[in-house]
Amino acid sequence: MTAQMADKSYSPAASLEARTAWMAGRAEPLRAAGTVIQVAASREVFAEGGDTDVFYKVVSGVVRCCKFLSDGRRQIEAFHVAGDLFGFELGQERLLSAEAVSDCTLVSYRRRSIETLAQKDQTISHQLFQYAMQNLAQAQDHSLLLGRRGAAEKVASFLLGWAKLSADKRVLHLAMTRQDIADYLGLTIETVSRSLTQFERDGVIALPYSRQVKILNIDALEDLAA
Amino acid sequence: MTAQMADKSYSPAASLEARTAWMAGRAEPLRAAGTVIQVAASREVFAEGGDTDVFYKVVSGVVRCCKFLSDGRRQIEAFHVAGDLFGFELGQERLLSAEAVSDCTLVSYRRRSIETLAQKDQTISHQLFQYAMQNLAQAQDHSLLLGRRGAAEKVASFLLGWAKLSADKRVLHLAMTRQDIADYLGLTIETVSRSLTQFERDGVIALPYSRQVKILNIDALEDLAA
DNA sequence: CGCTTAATTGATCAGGGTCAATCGTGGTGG
DNA sequence: CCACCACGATTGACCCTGATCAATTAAGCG
Repeated sequence: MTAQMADKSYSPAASLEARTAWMAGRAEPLRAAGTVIQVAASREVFAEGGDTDVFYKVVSGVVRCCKFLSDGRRQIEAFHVAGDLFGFELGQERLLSAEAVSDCTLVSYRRRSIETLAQKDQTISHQLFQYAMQNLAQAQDHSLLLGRRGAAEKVASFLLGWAKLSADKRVLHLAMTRQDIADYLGLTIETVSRSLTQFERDGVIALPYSRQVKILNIDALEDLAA
Repeated sequence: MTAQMADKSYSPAASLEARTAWMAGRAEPLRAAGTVIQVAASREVFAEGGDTDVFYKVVSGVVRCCKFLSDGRRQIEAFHVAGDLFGFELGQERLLSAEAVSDCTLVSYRRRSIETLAQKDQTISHQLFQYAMQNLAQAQDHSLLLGRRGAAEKVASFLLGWAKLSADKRVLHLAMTRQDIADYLGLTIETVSRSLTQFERDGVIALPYSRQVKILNIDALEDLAA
């Protein structure tokens, strides 16, 4: 099931991370040990219940990690962008599934190998710990969003959060569909759409294309995010 | 602000953890380094924005960790019971606040000391890593609950989750108020109350006292949790 | 150019929130 | 000992946000 369009050994120089030094530096010590793979948009990287023998780092593209209820309802836990680790789990079985939102270049690492390395190299275990704690902090923020914010607040928060991950903080390119956004925010596509058009009517954003958002009034957007 | 009713050096033998071997064993290597404190019900242990120089383990009682929005809306991220670590954070400022739900006995650890110990003792860093990953998994489950489940499903899930933490899986003693449950589930007290009385009418639970829940039909409850 | 999938928009509905009254319980003091 | 009070919980009436259902428009793509 794991979509692998290419599979070759990883040369550090091949990485084209255009992120901040902090971001880019986060997983440095892992670099040498991985294998590059390509995953086409909407292909599955791994599935809930699968084996946890490998984990990944995003080189380029966007990945969504999500959970499903038995009846198909989906909750997207996080979108991962260049520099992010994902898919590391302690148990034997995966608790999340991961899919490529856009065409992605990933590096995969064998968990056993990294854990062996981590025994010796404290920087590696430290990276993984940072990874866990950052994801935890993000998941907790997300809970606040899901549990206590209204629809407009959710959408505004999402735009601001995505802006922080974007190179250009004023013109956002949404890699994901409205359905993805809805499943991330615990809403429906219709409500996401209506919130966006409302923001547009209010002059807070512009929507030249459905996947492009220009932030016209960031203060107003921050107010909307409450 | 940090409520400390007692403060003496910690004797490992004093701990009365009545939990599973796995739970009790989780934080063993930390034992020697802590200081016991007592916190009265509804007192704050630490506040959002505070210093992260100490973290805690619950010896007895229940602690809630939560976040607030500027207008006072609250989201409880987790309830912590005997054996759980809480309050460990990487940054300088706390992202969560913590309060005693019931009278609590806690052990506090200086973060710096533990981090120094962790440099040498791999089991300690391993404990902390486990702590982070478990909390992460729990937070992600919580997101699914908050984002995609209906009111009755939320309440049913909560009861089942609390049952797993309780000694007697059939007769639950709720340490927390309806408001706490509501803020944990992203609901209101009224909706929590209505769901419980509905479960009672349906013969799924009994409510002899408002803080005591007898699970009469656990299969039905599991079905309700979807 | 036509087909398919994504997104928007509108009309209606319902789940859960809000407001308000009542009940229950436990603590306090006359 | 019991009346009173305070606080938590329950219950009811009503409302509103966001979901659902449905139709239309827009955007990719072979």
